[in-house]
Amino acid sequence: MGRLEDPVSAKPTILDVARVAGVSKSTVSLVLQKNPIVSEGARSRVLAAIRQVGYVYNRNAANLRQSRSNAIGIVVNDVTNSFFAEMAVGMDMIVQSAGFVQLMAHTGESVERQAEVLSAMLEHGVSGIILSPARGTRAADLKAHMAGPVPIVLAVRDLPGLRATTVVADNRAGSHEAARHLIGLGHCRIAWLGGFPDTSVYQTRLSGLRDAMAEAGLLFEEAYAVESNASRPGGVQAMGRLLDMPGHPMACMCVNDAVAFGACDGLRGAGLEPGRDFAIVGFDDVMGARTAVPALTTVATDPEAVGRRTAQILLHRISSGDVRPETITTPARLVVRASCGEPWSAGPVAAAGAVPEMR
Amino acid sequence: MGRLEDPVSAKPTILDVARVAGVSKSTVSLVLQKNPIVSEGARSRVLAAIRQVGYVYNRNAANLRQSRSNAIGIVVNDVTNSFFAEMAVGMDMIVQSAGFVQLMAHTGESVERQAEVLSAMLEHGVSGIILSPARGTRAADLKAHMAGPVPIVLAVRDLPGLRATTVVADNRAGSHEAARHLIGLGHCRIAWLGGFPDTSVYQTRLSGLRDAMAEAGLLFEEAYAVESNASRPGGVQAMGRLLDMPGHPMACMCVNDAVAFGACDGLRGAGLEPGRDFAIVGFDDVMGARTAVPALTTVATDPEAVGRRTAQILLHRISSGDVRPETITTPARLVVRASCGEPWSAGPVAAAGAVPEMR
DNA sequence: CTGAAAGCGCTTACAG
DNA sequence: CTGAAAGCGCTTACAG
Repeated sequence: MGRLEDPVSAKPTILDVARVAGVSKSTVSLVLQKNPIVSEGARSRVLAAIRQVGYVYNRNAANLRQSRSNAIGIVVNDVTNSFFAEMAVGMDMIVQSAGFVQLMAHTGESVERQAEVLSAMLEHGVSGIILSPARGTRAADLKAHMAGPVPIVLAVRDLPGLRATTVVADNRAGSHEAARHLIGLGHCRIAWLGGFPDTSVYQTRLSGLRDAMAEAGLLFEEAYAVESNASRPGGVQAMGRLLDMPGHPMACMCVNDAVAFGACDGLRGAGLEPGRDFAIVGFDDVMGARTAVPALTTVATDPEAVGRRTAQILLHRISSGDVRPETITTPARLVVRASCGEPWSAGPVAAAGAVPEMR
Repeated sequence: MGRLEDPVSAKPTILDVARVAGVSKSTVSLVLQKNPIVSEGARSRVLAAIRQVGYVYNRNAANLRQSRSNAIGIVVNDVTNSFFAEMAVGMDMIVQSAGFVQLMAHTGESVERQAEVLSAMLEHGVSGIILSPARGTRAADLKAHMAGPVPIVLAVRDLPGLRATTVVADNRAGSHEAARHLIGLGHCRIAWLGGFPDTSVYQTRLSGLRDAMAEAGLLFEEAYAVESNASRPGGVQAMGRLLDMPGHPMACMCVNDAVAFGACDGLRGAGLEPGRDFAIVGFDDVMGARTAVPALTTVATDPEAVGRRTAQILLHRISSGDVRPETITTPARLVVRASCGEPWSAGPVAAAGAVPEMR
């Protein structure tokens, strides 16, 4: 049978519309731009013609002519991670309401893929880019792009050594608040689980705990800072090592929620119920613990809020031309889902071999 | 201080590159397209000039001239849902390796937003679109777009009445397999929880259960098909109603994983442990139960695989010009995470007032 | 291999 | 309000 030569296969342009409507192509263009200068009669004829010929606006041509773009690029390290997915949704809200379209791409935590994606977006002429950097991104990887004419704002992860505008969560304040919460419940010894001291999250979050304890006249014992991979298995392992220490604390803070997950697993493996027998605090940023572990008390950064804030900042840079690097902080709030005070309570705790806390 | 007049503010074009390299702009264009016809000397001078002036390729201009596009649109109903996020990642893999760039957008389950996003993508001249429809999308909402020249493939959700190519999970087969699994564990009565009979998922999935029971010489009792909203609260409610029925089954299948979540909640509320006291099967498609309820046995459709398959099909349509609507099925496999046989076991089951099963 | 020229689909002054 | 004309940054035959 073969396909017949299709006379309509060439996409209609404003010229076709103009012909059908019986006006000039300037008029069509004016109508498309909703310019009120066009007479109502001409306008409706054009609109009818557009429908009739099945015209679809070629925004790339328009952008080329106007040498501007209505697109903003969002480069996310991992859409699969609900924190970043929700953040992207927040960005979308703002970007959309500002009349831009969002081009979203994801790097899967690959630095090479990130470079490709960034170039692609730049070649496509986006007006600005929000980048949530892939793990392992070095300042040098981004330097060239940061120097270019299109504004790039970093979200969530900061890159030491890069002069860039970055929106990060207020990790120290969140951690501090969580620690005060635990102290308020009566815990005078609190452990720290997971992560490694050479990362900025570890330092910042642990410092919140340290400071809060110091302010309350308590001592943070370094022995109870248990390092591990910042993963769920890491959390299991760290909790195991903590529980092996005689007279260990019955409260801990975890470097992130993956570790908190694992710590809960480890706790249950030892016959303890998190949030009842042992106070445990996580940070909502890796696994979306929000929905998954209802009993877990967490320091939460609202991902949508981060997204909205970041997008606002990018839009501002685009319109103002401002390029001074700046670090912006979004609030982290404590979400208490299980209280676990009375750390001296007997019962399962005692059964697990823990020494009651001293007040 | 004010910003100084920036002499380099105008983005460099191939003309600037040509000037610096001392060649014609045709040559620059040839180099950019990696055309081997250019002499090595000219090529390296051009490459150097590109770096020197900070040239970035304007792909929109190129696309306009060539009247083709290197972009593919992915419209997702909810990136926040890990199933769809992973699906998008699968799509990205294929799209990328085929040399396209992916423009991803999300509709947040809003039909109006979906219409806007689709139009935007079409205006941006994408070569094809993959659409995972927003809940409540009617065939009529998409009819106009489907008739257009750019191929659109639907993913995951099919729209009855729309002549479109759709990639869906093999719900019936998955459901059938799950039912056989429960039967193999010794259950001769199985309940059905959640959803409403006027949806195609409900019908397809329930039919898998019905058929499997019939094949095993068992009777599916309609009284144990408990309708409810396909949500977590709906699941709680449906499970509650089931448990209120005297002599109810100790196994059920749930219309989706949100309901399965709720059913677990309901079970625990009644002092029963899902996967130990009561066999429960969900479908991995709404809430990403994969990670969240480790004890839940599910019928899983690999979201990445769906994404890859869908993208392949779209790419094929783009290159072949084929437009015949077609329904493609991707396999669903049973993921057993908790076995719960011996449905006549006493203990907590009896305590909850359930009558032991008869074999 | 290079240069001059036309054209992709739009917008934008500028006369009428 | 409309038409003719130039130009956005590229590609593409087509002579040289």
